[in-house]
Amino acid sequence: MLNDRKRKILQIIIEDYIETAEPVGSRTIARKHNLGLSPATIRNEMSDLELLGYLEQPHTSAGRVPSAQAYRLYVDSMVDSMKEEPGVLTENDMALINSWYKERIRNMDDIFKSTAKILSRMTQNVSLVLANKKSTARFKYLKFLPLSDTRAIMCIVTDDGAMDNGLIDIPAGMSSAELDYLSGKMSNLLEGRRLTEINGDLLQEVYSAVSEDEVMLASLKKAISNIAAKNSEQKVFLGGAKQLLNQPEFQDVGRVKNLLGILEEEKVVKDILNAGDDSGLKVTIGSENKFTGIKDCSMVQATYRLNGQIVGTMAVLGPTRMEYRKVIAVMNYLHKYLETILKDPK
Amino acid sequence: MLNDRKRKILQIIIEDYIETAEPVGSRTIARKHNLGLSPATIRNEMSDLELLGYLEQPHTSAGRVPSAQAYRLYVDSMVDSMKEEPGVLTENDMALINSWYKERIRNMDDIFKSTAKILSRMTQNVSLVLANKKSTARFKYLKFLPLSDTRAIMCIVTDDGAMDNGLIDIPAGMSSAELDYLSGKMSNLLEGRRLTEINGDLLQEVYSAVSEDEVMLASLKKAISNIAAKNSEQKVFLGGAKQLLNQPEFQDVGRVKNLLGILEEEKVVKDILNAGDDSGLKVTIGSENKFTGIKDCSMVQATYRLNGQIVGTMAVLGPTRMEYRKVIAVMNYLHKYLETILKDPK
DNA sequence: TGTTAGCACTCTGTATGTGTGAGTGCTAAC
DNA sequence: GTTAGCACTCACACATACAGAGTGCTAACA
Repeated sequence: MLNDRKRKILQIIIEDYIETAEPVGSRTIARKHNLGLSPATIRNEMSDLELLGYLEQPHTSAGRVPSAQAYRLYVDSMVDSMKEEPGVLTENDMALINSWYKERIRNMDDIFKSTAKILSRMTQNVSLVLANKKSTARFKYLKFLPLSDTRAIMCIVTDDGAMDNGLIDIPAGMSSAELDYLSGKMSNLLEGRRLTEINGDLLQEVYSAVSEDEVMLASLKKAISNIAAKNSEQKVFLGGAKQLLNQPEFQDVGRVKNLLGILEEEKVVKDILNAGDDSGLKVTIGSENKFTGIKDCSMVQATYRLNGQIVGTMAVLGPTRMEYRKVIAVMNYLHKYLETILKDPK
Repeated sequence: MLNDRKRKILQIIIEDYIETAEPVGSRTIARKHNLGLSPATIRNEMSDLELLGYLEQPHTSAGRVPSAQAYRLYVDSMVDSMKEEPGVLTENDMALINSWYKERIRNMDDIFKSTAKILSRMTQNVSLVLANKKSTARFKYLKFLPLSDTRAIMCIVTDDGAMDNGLIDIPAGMSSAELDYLSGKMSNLLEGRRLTEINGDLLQEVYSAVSEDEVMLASLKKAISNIAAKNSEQKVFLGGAKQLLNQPEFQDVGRVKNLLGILEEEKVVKDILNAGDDSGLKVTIGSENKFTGIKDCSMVQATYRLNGQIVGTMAVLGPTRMEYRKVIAVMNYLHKYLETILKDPK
């Protein structure tokens, strides 16, 4: 519905505004870009674009600023074409990312932490990374490791090779052999269950088949529910709140406070990240955001998976005047990179 | 060296300035406080106080502002008298703190997290909490839990009842009994050692007494060094960066950026917190801080211990114009409260 | 000798006015 | 359909004026 010339002019305005954060005027466009058009003509086109809802005027005699609708068009026309190309990422950028990861990966947490840092550094915006915990893991077996006369450590091994443990009370005088017998029996009865299934009732049932000690049962229940809770917990990693302050739209302290308040509430951040559906890359612009407090921001979000299962979500949050091109390029690259790493964490 | 009247006037100026963040003038003092003195007299005293280094003038015709030296005097005379009293904490405050902790303690991390949150909420400043890991724990025994034909989980139990684990490769076809034999032998040889002592060489020595498989040895080394690293790692919890923006001294975005930059660098925060000696409550005012970037801030810091050993450090960081009285009261209270909780984490 | 009233002086913050520059919309000519 | 010209608008920068709060100094007072 937009002819080529309008489209071209709109793109110039968007990119100019993204770069300078200043309203763009017709003269500026004519001067900077060799369109073969006079400012007056451009003015007419801009007037049309404003009527169509793509441009806004802060006040009568300022240049014009892209509307959310304009960004939407801009992003949509870009995302598809960028699916397979590295986009604007330079070799240098990619090398930087690679080495960054290489240096500091010791465990999963490090991966997420590094991702948050890289994202914010490369995009000059706030980054949010949500790590899901594998709540679908299945119980494999458990083992008691004696600690003292009345205490032992319960180790639970799941089928994904992970391990959790908790402290439990045992009847005084119980021998190591007895503990092994107990754990063997219980393991048999629980094998294959999801951790989340193993609630108090099931545990009671299984336990009463092998022992009667109430104290031990109670501590078992507590330890396992703790482990289950820990396993279904999501963890949030943030990066680059500082970068925000470099953006002209956040020179206003009130706005910074607002956003910082949101970022500090872990629960809110989780809600925001969980709200994104899980279909590849998603860009939410301005008031498209459902959460009050970030309605004047844009967010680019991607979900990464391992064997079809969602492992986490990463997002970049910043002003609507965001370098979408760069952000999307970085996200695409990280997305691929992460799914490779996660598949084989060496 | 200061007579009572000077001392009194200085205190009034400090507290007034802490409350209003505005330079305090002689008239204001005379009006607000019934000292029985005219502004002129107060002016004379203030002039003296300035000469003595306790007051500063932003410019000729402004009121006066306390110097770092003044805060020093103020804090010193306060800390001692507050050791045993609840200070300015209301019953309400204390009840709030208690319930806050009660609600969300599941593990150690939660304790630290809550502490950071409470500190920042109650003091309206940034809070930093450093959690030490027990690096002095001694090895008790280890155990291998088979996972697959070629992999097992190594569990290490230490004398403080904690447990760590890591994934290791085992020779294909090794039986469970063989693994038990191996772990029993190694446990005997390593018992009583500090985790940090168990380096590659020692491990090689111990291991070669029981087996020859190189692959397993390599993965053992790696797993144990990972565990040792994790155990000596310190963890940082922050809270209330948002609160800073409520302080008039942080209306300047540049200053916020500066501080935020520091807080985002985990390493720097660790350095700052580790620098504090371990003697109870410590207040560092302005340029007393050795770290560039917080030289215009004050910090109140306390170290908490369990059985004589340092478990962590908590601190409140804010402008030199800080509500020392309140901050110190909160810290004192939390300090006592935490040491109780830590002793018996129920 | 310590305290105070009076006064001139200084400096900041706010309000007000003016000029400049960038931008627009409209009209008329090409 | 495009463009030159022109009047108009508005934000911003700058200067000037002014009120308010505070100071230091001096001289008078108890």
